[in-house]
Order: sequence, then C-alpha cells, then structure tokens
Amino acid sequence: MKQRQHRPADTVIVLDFETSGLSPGMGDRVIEVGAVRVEAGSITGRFQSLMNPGIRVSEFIEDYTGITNRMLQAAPSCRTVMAGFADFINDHHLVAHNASFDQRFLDAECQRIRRRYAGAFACSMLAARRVYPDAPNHKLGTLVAYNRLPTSGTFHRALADAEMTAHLWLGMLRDIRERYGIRHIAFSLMQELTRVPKAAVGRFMRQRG
DNA sequence: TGCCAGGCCCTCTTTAGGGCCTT
Repeated sequence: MKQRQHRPADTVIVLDFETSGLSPGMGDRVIEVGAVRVEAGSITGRFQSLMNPGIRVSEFIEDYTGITNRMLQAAPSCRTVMAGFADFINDHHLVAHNASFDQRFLDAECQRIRRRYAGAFACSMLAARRVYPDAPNHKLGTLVAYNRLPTSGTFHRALADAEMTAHLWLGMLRDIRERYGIRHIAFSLMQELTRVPKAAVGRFMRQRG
C-alpha cells in the first residue's frame, strides 16, 4: 500500500521576536528571535538567539522580557543573527501571533542586511479569533490556557512564545479537521480563513469540507 | 516644536471612534 506523502509546502516556520518597542519605523529593533520549524504536525527544528541591536532598551522592556542591556551587550550582532535566521526560514511559509507586528520587524531587519524571504505570512491571532470566538480574549497566553496547550511556563521570550504559537497553530488545524471534516488543511486555506468575516466562518469552512 | 505603530474588527458605523494585540 502506497503511503501518503507529506507535502513539503505544509512546512511552516513559526516565529516570534522580542523587540525594543512596537515600531521599527520609530527606530525599534529586534533583540531576540525564536522560531520553530513545523513539519507534518510536529516541531522538527528550532532557532533562538539574542541579538545586540546597538541601542539600549528601556527598563520596561528589560522587565517585560527579562532581557537586560548587559545580556544584549554580550550577544552577537543583529546582522550576524539575522543572516542565520534568513537561512533557517529558507523559503518556507511563516506563522506568528499578530503576524503584522513580526512581519514589520522581519522586513526591517532583512532590509538592513539586504536579504529577502519568499514565504507568506499567516496570523495565528486572526485565525484564533475565528476558530475560538468564545475564548476570553485572544492573547497568546490566554489561548494556550484556554486550550490547555503545552507550555514551559516561560512567557515573553522568543523561543517559548514561538513554541506556544506552534502548538496553538497545530491545535487549530486539529480542531478545524474535527469540526468541519477537512482532511488536508493547506496553508492557503488558513490564510483565507483569516480574511473571512467572522460571521461567515462556518459557511466558508463547510464549503471546503 | 511636539508628537509619533498599525492593522483588524466591532458598533450606539460607513461623514467614526475605540478596543484588541504585538514589544
């Protein structure tokens, strides 16, 4: 019997950045990157590094992330780390929680080192608003608790948040499969889902089930 | 000079405003 082959296009990189603030346009920089490679429903690779942005981060960011200016002074440069991260991403599709935030920083940091990435982004927060409309809110930590997903107990560090986002993503794929009987959920379907009006999600999914 | 994110999404909307979510 011929075994069903996993499609390479199913591989996604789930990423999370810790940053010096909210806006690269205002001069904020990435200070830590964490990411996992998800293939055929499992985490098969990890990438994590602090990076020295060449600027001091605020006390708020030190408290929020636990990443201190002393730690950043000892870290490799953004240029070095981002070059390695661009290799890790390769041409895979990308997932992040509130992806527009991470995409802005990825674009800005890649532009600085003149690297490009070919994959498209999907947002786990926009998907979760549609898959779990009854959750108390759609913060990453709340969704992890709401769905009783695995967690290391660490929050607001890049690799820990990326791993939780990966479990959230895989959990949504499982729940959509069970709820709507869709056997293969392509990345493009998840992207489309995040653009469907919330009131039309059931009809959209049943049309594809 | 002083200020500064930005996109999604809901509603007491659409000639707008404000909460959510990310650091």
